[in-house]
Amino acid sequence: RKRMRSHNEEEEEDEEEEEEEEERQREHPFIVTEPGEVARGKKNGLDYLFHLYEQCRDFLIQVQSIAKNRGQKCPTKVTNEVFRYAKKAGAHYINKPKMRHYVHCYALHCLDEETSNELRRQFKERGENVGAWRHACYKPLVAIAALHHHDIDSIFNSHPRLSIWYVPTKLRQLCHTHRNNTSASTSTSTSTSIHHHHHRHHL
Amino acid sequence: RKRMRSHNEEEEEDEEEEEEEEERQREHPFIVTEPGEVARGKKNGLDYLFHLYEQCRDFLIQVQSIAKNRGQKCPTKVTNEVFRYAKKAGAHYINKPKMRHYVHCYALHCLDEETSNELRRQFKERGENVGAWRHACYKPLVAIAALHHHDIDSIFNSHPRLSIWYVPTKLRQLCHTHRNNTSASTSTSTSTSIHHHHHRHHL
DNA sequence: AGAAGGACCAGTGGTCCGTA
DNA sequence: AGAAGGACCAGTGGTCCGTA
Repeated sequence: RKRMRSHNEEEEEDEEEEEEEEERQREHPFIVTEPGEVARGKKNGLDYLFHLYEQCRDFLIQVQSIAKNRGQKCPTKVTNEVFRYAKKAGAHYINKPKMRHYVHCYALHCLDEETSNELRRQFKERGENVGAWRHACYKPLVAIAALHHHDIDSIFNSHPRLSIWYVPTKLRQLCHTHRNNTSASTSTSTSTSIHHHHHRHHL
Repeated sequence: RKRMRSHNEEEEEDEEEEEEEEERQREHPFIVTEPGEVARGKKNGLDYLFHLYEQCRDFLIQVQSIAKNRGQKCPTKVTNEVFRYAKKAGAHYINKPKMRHYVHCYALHCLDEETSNELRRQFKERGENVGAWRHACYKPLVAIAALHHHDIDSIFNSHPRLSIWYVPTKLRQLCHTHRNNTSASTSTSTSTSIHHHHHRHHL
């Protein structure tokens, strides 16, 4: 990556993204914020994080309408092409690794905003870092999936704002493992494990 | 590719595919046959061609159920993985270039079997080769698409047996070109090119 | 230490073109 | 000549790991 033009301090407390900047700063890291709370200092809050997902959706919609007008293949998901389009449109703060990293957090926000908000408040109060909050988002999602036959794909696909995002590998694995662990104590159970019995353990 | 073990004639008029064959013959070329007609000689008929698409569908369904049981991503289309699976399952006569080549012919068969059958009879009668028949399949498909706002994607996606196949590039282009040529003489016309004009058409 | 994101990589969709 | 299909290639989904 390009060298930074200096070390850290040429951009004192006022964070305006300079439109013509040629050596671009990394985005400020996220911190756990309550709903409606704006992060102070060189930090970004979680409302801003979720806003990025809405922006990606807008970019996807633009890419789709361009494709349709040209009679080309029309993406249904946020693809590399969409990330490229976002960058070209000036949204340099959007990138694929970041968006993929927090997809499941956004999913919880979409599917159960009450639970999501409560989790944010708890983790903020405890002073947890973003990584801990992010990790904690998996559990309520697995619980939601369990109510829908552990079918996380259909949950994503049924939600208009979520359906444009790929289901994260780890979330899918967690739902699957939970299904297998649960099925042992269920009457309809063991038929699922007779044949292809691949536990992908983790966590 | 591997050398053939001899030139052509070690497999006289009786075509049984040898299960253990190590040097595999190419499939016999297709000829234009009427519905129900079996090709004679070292040829394959069009009912057989369409049957290959049904076989691919069966392989896809198997791949899907394996993926679901393992909690993995579940393909909705006939992907490379499905072709690999088909080969592993012994269906060496199925390959991607061939299936992609004739997708639109199969599409016409699915969407308007009467028209498809009539076209086959005509081209057989005229003694046309497979390439000519294949080419002729585009036109009725474009006409069908025109009845559905030229949205060939939604036509494919609405049909249970067709939805697993990617829309061929050339068919999509033809539908798009036809839309543009047609819109000039339509009253609602030019608005389609003004801005982002999201037609979400569908059957 | 915790976190953002450039950049890599295995396997994809797409189809060309050497082969028969 | 007409046609079947191995094999290639640009751009994908996925995420690691050198960076700050």
